[in-house]
Amino acid sequence: MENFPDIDAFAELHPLSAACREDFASIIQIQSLPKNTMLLDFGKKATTLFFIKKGLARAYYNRDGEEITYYFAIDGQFMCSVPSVFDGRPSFSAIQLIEQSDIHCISYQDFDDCCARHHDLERAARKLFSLLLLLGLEDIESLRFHSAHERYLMVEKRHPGILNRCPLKYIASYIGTSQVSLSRIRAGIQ
Amino acid sequence: MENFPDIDAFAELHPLSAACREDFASIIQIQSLPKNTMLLDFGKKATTLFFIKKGLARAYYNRDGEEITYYFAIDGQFMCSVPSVFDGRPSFSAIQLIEQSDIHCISYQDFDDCCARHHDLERAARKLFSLLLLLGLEDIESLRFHSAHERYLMVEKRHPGILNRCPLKYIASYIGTSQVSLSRIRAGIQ
DNA sequence: AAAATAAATTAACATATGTAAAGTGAATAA
DNA sequence: TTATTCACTTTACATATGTTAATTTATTTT
Repeated sequence: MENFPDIDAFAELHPLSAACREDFASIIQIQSLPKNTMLLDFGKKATTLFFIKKGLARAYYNRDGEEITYYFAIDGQFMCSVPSVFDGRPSFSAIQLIEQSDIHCISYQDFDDCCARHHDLERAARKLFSLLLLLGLEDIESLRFHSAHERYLMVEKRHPGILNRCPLKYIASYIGTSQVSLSRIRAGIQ
Repeated sequence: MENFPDIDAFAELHPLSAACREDFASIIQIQSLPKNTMLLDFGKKATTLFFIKKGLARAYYNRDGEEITYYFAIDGQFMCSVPSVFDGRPSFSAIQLIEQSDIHCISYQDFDDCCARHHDLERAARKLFSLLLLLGLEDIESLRFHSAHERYLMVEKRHPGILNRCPLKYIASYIGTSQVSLSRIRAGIQ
């Protein structure tokens, strides 16, 4: 889920030919966007894979009028609305930049087409999705295994620097607790 | 994660050539195994993808001496230790049959090789893993979104028939609560 | 069928966590 | 700079959930 492979990282999963690299590079769009930019709104169909090259973004949804942040991408990590991109459903979540960010955007359609043209990229992509699955399951595991307190301590490891760059209320919902409980957790640490 | 594509279901994700289907069919092993059979033990490296054609299996791990069931596969669903198969790590979880089952086994190595020989299978597999990722994320979402009560009601939908075929203590840990709380939940429903 | 084991429920109690509200501090906008 | 908004913490209270233990029910085993 994180450390989204740029071309080189893709190539680490499976070697890519020069032709494939060139083709792949041509479908990447680079953008620099200000704080609070919405990369995806609720209900829209997501069509784009984002790579937060430098910056911070969150994905969140609404539960009874309350925002639940369920995913962060920081400095080099990957971000997309998986259910929407891969299943064509309207997105139940929104994606927002928490700070000014430099991002790489890839149309999923372009990516899919590129995979069809290059078996080596298809293979790297399959391995990538195995990896994303793995990381996704670690998230589940984390929710089951660990207390809110433990997860708080883990956030910084998985997203280095985030605690100083992100409102704690986002962190609170991310680790599955209330902002009040998070304050209690933090008070107990010092 | 569930409804593991047999060959036909793979083909639904992307058309497969006759040669590919034949090749794929040759790597599937069919077995009939008794209740309580361990498909995978703790600490072993998992090398096999399982498809529970008819029957019931669970994956579980140990937390402070307590068994936590985190995954079920019933009648036609897929089962494997993702972190171990895709990352080569010793498995932190074990897989056990809850009842006598007919299962299809595929060596991941064979599968990987078969993908290398057939771009169409590779493509279907990539789409499969996108789908598994999707379902995995729904699991996360379910843990965040829903109360133990709601998740109890959902188990039967996702795993039709399971409540009459599986000890409730497994269900309790699966939905992230204690057996006592599950009893209270059930008592409150009638 | 009887005995033994395992599973499920119930009760009693302690505790963690959520909610609501008030207060403090920091950041942003006018 | 001042005013306004937002972020964070703290308190008080209610409640849901876990733990332990006792009891009932179901399932295996001999």
